[in-house]
Amino acid sequence: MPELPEVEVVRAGLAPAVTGARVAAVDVLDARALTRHDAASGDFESLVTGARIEAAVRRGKFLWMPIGVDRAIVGHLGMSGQLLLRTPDHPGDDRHARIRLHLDHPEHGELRIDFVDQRTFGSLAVDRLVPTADGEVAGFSAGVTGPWAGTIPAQVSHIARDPLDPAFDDRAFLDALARRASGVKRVLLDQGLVSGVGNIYADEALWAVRLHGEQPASSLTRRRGRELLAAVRDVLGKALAEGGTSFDAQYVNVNGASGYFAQSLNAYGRAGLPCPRCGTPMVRESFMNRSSHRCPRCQRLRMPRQPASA
DNA sequence: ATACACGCCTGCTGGC
DNA sequence: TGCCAGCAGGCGTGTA
Repeated sequence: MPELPEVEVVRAGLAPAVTGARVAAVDVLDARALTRHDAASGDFESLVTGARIEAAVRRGKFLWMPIGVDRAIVGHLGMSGQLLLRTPDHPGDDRHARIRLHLDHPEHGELRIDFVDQRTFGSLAVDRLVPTADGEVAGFSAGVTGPWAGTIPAQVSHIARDPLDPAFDDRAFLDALARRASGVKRVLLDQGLVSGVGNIYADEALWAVRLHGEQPASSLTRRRGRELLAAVRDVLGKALAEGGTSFDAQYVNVNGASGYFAQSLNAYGRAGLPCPRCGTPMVRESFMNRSSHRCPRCQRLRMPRQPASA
C-alpha cells in the first residue's frame, strides 16, 4: 500500500536511472495498466517510444517523468504497483508485469523498468503538462529546474500538495479543517486537501496526537489542527527516513509498507495488541470499506464543545 | 461545495 | 479437502 514515503523511495531510486534516458521500446503486456491513459491524445506506445525522459517528479502518491516539453509519463502505484529498475537481461517472467519500458541511458547503458501490479489499481499514462495553479514548483524532484518545474500532468492538477512540500499551505489546510464537519480521518485521506496520506499513516498520525478518526474536523481547535499536521509530517518523514536506509539506490525493489515500515507502526494493523503508550488493547473498526485502528483509551471521541459564538 | 456509496481487481486466509 | 466470504484499499465517478 504505497503512500507518500514509499512512492518517494521509488521516485528517488528511479531518478538517476531515467533522467536523460531515451525510451527505446515499450511492451504493453496488459492494457488495463493504461486505464488512465487518454487514447484520444495518441496511443501510449507511440507517444513514449523514442522520448527522452527529463526527470522523475512526485506529488503525493503520483509520480511522473516529463518527456519532451509538454508531456509526461504519469504513474500511480495504486494498491500493489511497483516500478522495478532492472538490467535488460533480467528474466521477464513476472506474473503480474503489466508494462515494460526499455531504456537507453547515455551513462548507464541499457536498463529496463517493469511496471508490476498484482491488483491492477495502478496505472501508467501519457498526459499533457499544464501550469500549476499556484505557479510554484509542481512537486518533489530534488532540484529539477527548467520548463518542467512549474508544470504538472493535467490528471494530477487537482491533487493537493503533500505536507512535506515546501509550498504546502498550512493556513489553507487549517482553514479547511475548521470548515469540515466530516471526521478528521476522512479529511486526512482527501487527496484534494492534503496528498500522500493513506490509511496507514492516517491511523499513525491520529494515534500520535490521540485523536479519534471520527472526531469532527471542525471541532478541533487551531492548536490541535497544528499538532495533527505536525504529526502527519513527523510520521511521513520518519517512514521516509527508514525507507531510505534499506533502499538500494541502483535497483529499486519496493514491496509496499509491509516490507519497510511495519516494525515501527504504533497503530495500524495492531488490533488486539497493547497500545504502545498505555497498554490498552487496540481496536479495529470498519471505516469507509476499510479498517481503522486506534487505542480506545487514548483516542476517544470527544463531544464537540458547543460553540461559544456562532 | 461537500458527502458518500460504489466499482475496479487479485491473492491470501479463516471458517465450515 | 474444497469452497466461499472477507479482507487488503486508493481513486474516479456518479448521485444527492
